Order: sequence, then C-alpha cells, then structure tokens
Amino acid sequence: MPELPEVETIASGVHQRVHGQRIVRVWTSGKPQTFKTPEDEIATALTGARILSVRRVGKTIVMTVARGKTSVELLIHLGMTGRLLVSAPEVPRAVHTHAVLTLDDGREIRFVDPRRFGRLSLQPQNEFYAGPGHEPLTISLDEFVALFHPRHTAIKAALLNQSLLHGIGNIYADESLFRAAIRPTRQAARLTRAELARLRTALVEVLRHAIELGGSSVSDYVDADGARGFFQLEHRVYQRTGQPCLVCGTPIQKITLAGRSTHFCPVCQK
DNA sequence: AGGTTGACCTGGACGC
DNA sequence: TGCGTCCAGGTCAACC
Repeated sequence: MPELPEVETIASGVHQRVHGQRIVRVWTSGKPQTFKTPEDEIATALTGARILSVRRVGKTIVMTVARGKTSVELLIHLGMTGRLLVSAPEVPRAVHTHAVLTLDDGREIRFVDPRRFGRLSLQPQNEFYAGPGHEPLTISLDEFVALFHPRHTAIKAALLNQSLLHGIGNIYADESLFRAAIRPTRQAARLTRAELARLRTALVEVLRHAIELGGSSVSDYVDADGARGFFQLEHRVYQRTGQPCLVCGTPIQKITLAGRSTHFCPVCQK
C-alpha cells in the first residue's frame, strides 16, 4: 500500500503529535497474523513507556519508546491497506482496528488494517536492520549505477526490489520511469549510465514532490490526522490507462510486469 | 543465486 | 437489488 512518501508523511505526522507522551494502555485485536511479536509481549513492553520518536526507514515506521533504562522499538509495516491514526478517544474506532495505544492525555494511536497485510513487531533498540537496500533520497549516482548494472531483470522489477532501494512501490516506480522516459520492460543491465542518472534524478524529484503533497491518496490512504494526500493529482501514467499521454497524446498502455499492473507511454518511454 | 510466480486478505467497482 | 468476478499501493515462500 503506502510507499515511501506516504510512510514518511505518516511517520512525521505521528511523531509531531505524540513524541514525549507516555503510553498508559495497550489494546490489541487478537488477530495473530498481524503480530510478528506476540501481542502480550508488545503490550507489556509498551505499557508505561514514553515515546521518544517516530520515524521512517524504507516502508517501515519505527517508534522508539523508553521505560526506565531500557528502550525498545515498535516496528509498524502498513502492508497494502494499513493506517496509523492519532485520534481523540470519542472518535469511533474504525472496523479492522488491530491495535490501540492510549496516551497520557487520552488520545489514541490506532493501527487499522482491513486486508491484514500489515505487521507489528518489537525489537530491542538499535537492533532494527532494514535490510541491504539503500535510501533512494540519499544514494549517490555511482552507488545507483553499481546497484542496477548487474541486474538482468526488468528495470521496473528491480525498482520494486526492496533489497536494492527502499521504499519504491508500484506508483512511484511507474511515475519515475515515465519522467525518466525509460520503458519499464527494459533490462536493468542494458540501461546506460546517462539513463540511470535520469532515473535517479526522476525518482528523487517524484518522491520529494510527493512528500510535499502528503503522498498519493489512491483508495483509502490517509495521514495521521485522517487527511488525504494530493500527489495522485500529479500522476502522469499510474492508473491513466487509455488516457492521452500528457506529453505526446498517445494513449497510456497498461501491461502486467513482475506481477504488477504497469503503466507507460509507448512513445515517450524508450 | 537471481529471477519469477502465487498466496496471503478484504472491500470496492463493475457487469449481468 | 443481488450475485459473481476482477482488481488493488506489499512481501515472502517456493519454485525454476
């Protein structure tokens, strides 16, 4: 579901609203697959703890809490449909609410996830390892080229591979390839350095712009306050199948690649 | 080993 | 209105 810009928007929004607060009560839904760490362990570790920070690493939200001398990190992955909301207690709980952290001042952090692809787990502080991938907003061009040059799969599939780059999902893969004028089916290893440079620039621009606009609201994505983002208005190919390309007017095509729907302009993207 | 495919879930859109 | 089918932003296990 949410990709880097959406997770970034949610994590920074939740951080601003709750850091420094103490968790006084923890409720969980009893849906075992949502919890990679047993629910009672999560409840025990968080109850009475103070929230130090909430941040994003890749597509994971990392909440660091401290109780006494020990700190732990609650890892929240939103999957496809997960939401993390900060709500007043009188606001009715949404269906498919799986965890509620009640704060000192009565507000609640709620994890809601209809499709249950999201996951909550606990780690001792600083043991969280996001995997071997790089953050796309800070990777250098040399690193970027070294990452993709050995890959013999389609560039779109490589962009979705979280062990290469963190945080790219279906929307931003399609949108960055369009802006870089590269066809998603091209083999990564056959892209020139100049093409990879265009792709890296396009990715950074798309991700930064999307973060500024609060992410893309396709179906049910909302931020910590329940507000929708606006980057979906900037989509040039994603979910525009059959509509005219905004550059050349050719109808946008949709194919299946790496098991995902993939949108591109057959004229602009070579 | 790298690459590819299907399974995991629920709900909304669409067609008949 | 009601039912069936298809599709969805992610990940991971199991295969080739």
